Amino acid sequence: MDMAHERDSSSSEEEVMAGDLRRGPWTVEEDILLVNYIAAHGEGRWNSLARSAGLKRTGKSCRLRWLNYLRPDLRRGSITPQEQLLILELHSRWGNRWSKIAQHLPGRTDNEIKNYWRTRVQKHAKQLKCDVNSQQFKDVMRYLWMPRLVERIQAAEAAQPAADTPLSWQHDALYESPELPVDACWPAEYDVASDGQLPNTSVPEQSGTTTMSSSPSTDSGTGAQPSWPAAVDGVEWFTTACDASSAAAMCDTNQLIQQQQQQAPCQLGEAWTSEPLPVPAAFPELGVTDFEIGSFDVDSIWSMDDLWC
DNA sequence: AATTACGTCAACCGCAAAGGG
DNA sequence: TCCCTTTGCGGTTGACGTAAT
Repeated sequence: MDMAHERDSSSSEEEVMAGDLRRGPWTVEEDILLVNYIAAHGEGRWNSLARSAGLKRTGKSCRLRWLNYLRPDLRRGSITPQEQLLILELHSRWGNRWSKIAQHLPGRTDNEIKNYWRTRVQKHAKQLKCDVNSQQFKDVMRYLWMPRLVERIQAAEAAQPAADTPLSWQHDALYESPELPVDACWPAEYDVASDGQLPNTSVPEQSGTTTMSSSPSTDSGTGAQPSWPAAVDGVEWFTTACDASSAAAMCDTNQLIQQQQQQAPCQLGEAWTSEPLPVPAAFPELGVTDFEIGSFDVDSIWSMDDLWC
């Protein structure tokens, strides 16, 4: 791919033309065109949509922009511990089936989950000098990270009872509740005017610069909590660490955690308790036998520094 | 203050499946 | 059945921001 090259070649006007089609970062004007068109006509038939909306983009590009960035029901901010737990579990179950995994994380896109996996999880596998698909790494996840996530979730719930904010909160923020912190849910340039119209603001061209709250600092600080999907059917790690029969009928993360607590240790592994963790035999090879339950960074359960250093 | 290294994520690509004529 | 278009998916890239030196 050659985005940089294309951008460089068009730097004078920040427009990248491939034939008659634009490529590269979306401008605010394009976003507004797309949002308004979809609001009026709905989505689908992306190629004709792109033409009808007056966008010099491929249908593919429009679809991607809508699904990964403009869709009003997107959840913004960094991945919560609950979501991390689900991602780990579902990935262990389905592998790189990002879209399938995303279906169980409301408001999250496959792209986002994929990025998360690659930037966080794979990084730590690399640090451990093991393959992300290796049994060693899976053991680390199962016996160290997942239990820590559960603890974090429990601690958070104990400290602050969950407010079951509907997933439409971003939608509300965009279309109905301008008083909400915009950076927590929507790029500021899309702030809704009093007349309900999306403003035609002039902001930096590159979507990267218009990008909202992707930084960890804006994260879960919004206080919004996802409502979890009704059915996450089955829990894979039980099947590998424990008896497969105990994995049935898992419904959501909270149920998941509750079941963790209720299971007999021999079934779930003592890892799920707050007692000292039984470190699998493979861990000494990884140099993690001295693992201690330390404090995790609020925004990065995956900070291996917290674990090993 | 300048430079380098690193992390994040939006956007691209190619491929395959699905749908329709 | 074939062909073309559309849609969806997973992998990859590179711009950009920030931390480290």
